[in-house]
Amino acid sequence: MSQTASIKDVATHAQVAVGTVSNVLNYPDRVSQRTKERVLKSIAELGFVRNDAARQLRAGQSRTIGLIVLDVGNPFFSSVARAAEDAATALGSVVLVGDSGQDASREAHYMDLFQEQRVQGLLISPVGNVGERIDTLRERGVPTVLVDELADTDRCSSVSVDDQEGGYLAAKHLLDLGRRRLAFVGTPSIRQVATRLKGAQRAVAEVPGAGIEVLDSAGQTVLSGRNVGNKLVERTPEERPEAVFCSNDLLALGVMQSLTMLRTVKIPEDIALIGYDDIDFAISAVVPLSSIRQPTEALGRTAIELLVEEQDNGGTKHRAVVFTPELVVRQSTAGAASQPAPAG
Amino acid sequence: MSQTASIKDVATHAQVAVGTVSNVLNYPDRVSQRTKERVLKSIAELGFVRNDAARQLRAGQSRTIGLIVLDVGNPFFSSVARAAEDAATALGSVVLVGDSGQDASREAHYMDLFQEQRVQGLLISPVGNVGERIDTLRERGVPTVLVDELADTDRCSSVSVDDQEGGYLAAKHLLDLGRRRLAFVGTPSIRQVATRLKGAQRAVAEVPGAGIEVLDSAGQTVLSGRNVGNKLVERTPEERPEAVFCSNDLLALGVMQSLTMLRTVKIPEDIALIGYDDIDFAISAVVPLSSIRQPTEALGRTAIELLVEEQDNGGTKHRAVVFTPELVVRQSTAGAASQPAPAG
DNA sequence: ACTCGTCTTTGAATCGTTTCATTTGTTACG
DNA sequence: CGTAACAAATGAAACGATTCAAAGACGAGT
Repeated sequence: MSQTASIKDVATHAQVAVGTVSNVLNYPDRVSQRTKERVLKSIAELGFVRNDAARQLRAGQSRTIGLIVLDVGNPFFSSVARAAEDAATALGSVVLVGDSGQDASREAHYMDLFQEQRVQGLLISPVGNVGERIDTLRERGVPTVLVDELADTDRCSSVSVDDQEGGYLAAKHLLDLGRRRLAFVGTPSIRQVATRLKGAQRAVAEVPGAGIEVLDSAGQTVLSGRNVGNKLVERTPEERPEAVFCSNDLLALGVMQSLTMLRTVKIPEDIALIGYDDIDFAISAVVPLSSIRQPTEALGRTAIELLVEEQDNGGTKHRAVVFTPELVVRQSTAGAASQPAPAG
Repeated sequence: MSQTASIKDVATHAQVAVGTVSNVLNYPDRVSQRTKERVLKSIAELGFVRNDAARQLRAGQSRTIGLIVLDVGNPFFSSVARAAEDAATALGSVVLVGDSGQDASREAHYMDLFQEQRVQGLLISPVGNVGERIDTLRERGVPTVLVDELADTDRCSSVSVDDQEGGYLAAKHLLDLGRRRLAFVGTPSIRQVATRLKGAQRAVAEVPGAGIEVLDSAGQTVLSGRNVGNKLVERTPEERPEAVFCSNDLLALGVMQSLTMLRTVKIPEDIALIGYDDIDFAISAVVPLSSIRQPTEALGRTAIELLVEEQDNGGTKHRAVVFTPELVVRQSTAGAASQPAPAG
């Protein structure tokens, strides 16, 4: 009992052939009631547990789906991941989550790993240039779905949210408040961030006299936000922007922390602040944070659906599903059209 | 090129035996330079990727460690998980994360799954009664480490934080502020929560005239907290507690949302509020939240270390590592000894 | 030329399943 | 009684890697 029993042990114990035990597990209808009972009893007595490695080896494919996200600590991704897991569980599959931490080499590491595991499919929020890699996987029958990134539909499917629209919504909202000197905080080296910035710039271009300054945060965390916030605090009031748009809520919360630390800057009166993602914590912030909401559950669920679609059509057809983000106004940009004295 | 190449294909292509290819991969020193080069070239040309299932089957064990947490969306667990992953990666292993959602059947599901995968070891924050299950795993050579739960060291190892001490610290702090009518918000059906409550009650018992009311939150999320908070708001000021201790920060943030929604209740003047876990968002709250900090990175890292220890000693010796939590005072309990009029 | 030792390479056996062509058993019908 | 039809059970082959005893190659020493 110290070692794990194999199907062969079960067969011996129940006095049947190994094939019969396998049938009991996989095609119970093919086995007579009596034999089935005897086999099940033996399984219970020996504490037999299927060896998934052997099963996979024979099947040539696993029941595993790989998911690579940029940061599991980010509620946006953990929410997407959870939705994907739930959808996968319903299909009898498991999701393996890898955290690339926005590092191309870690991303590659997880791709290697998943390929060795012969995953059914791959969901990925890419960092590096994974196009060729995806081509190889497709050729080998492993479909890929890009998550939170628009795909070239010649190559693979994708679920994403219209980032340019989100950026536009955010900036437009700030401009509608009467603010003209905006700042964008984020890391434009990340495509989503760059696209949000582009949307914001489009909104700014529509309003004469408006401008947007880009502050690279070198990271997407609360800490990075705090650093940027500290720099803003050091500026003279005239040099400070009238409104700040952060590329995600973590950054915005960090900026908020710095700005509210010294009581000199008031949100939203002096600086209006808006984030992105609308994570659960946004509403609990010092000043409840306005944000751009993304449908995370739908993203995760749809990603799995697209994967199934690809499996069904043999990876020949690809689809890009794009969701629309939504503006959520809270106190950090409330106080209708309160306009500080223009300076400069 | 459409199908994945096997080691046999590589052998044929490089005109060597399969054993040689295997040696190139696993014992490069045993192979001559010339052959090695030829084999590596074939591997590259065919795009060969090891089949992990076959490898595991032969090895009898995987390079996977299972981790079952109560809620991945909870920053406490996602932080522990990340630390565990990092430690595992350093050992060349992978961590498979399962989210039980505090549901015993989902927990059992993941245990089944992990057993089928023949994981190297199991890290688990148990919900249901998993004692026997752990015994079985141990007999089969799969070590288990309880995470955030004290283990019977006859059975397995554990990493945990002294919850009773944490509860004591929190309540003591509230009492030191002069508050006497305390409330505890949480789900005492969860052991950690019950233990924290016990610690709080111990602190209360030390102070004559002090009392603590228990409010079951039926959940550990921001939403559950908001529900409890709404009930508190409905009470007359005299009926409200003078201080609230929540069994985690998410609950506390929810309670805070409800209490601050109507401007009638002030934190900390009317109600002092303290949470548990000290998640990153605690500091960004409407009123920066006091909390009890737990060393999450140390928990995750140590869990893996204990697993390795068990593997080395063949699962014969077990150790229970207990960390000490730390009080973090912020504005939600600041305002030294401000005491509202005693009522009742 | 022969033996010994070292370094390389070989290829069959093995891991635990699933699959499937075959065999065995049972019932029904002419 | 023979046999067709069907149900149930069998067991060898295959999946793709690793392992290891054995064979082969080669040079040095006698």
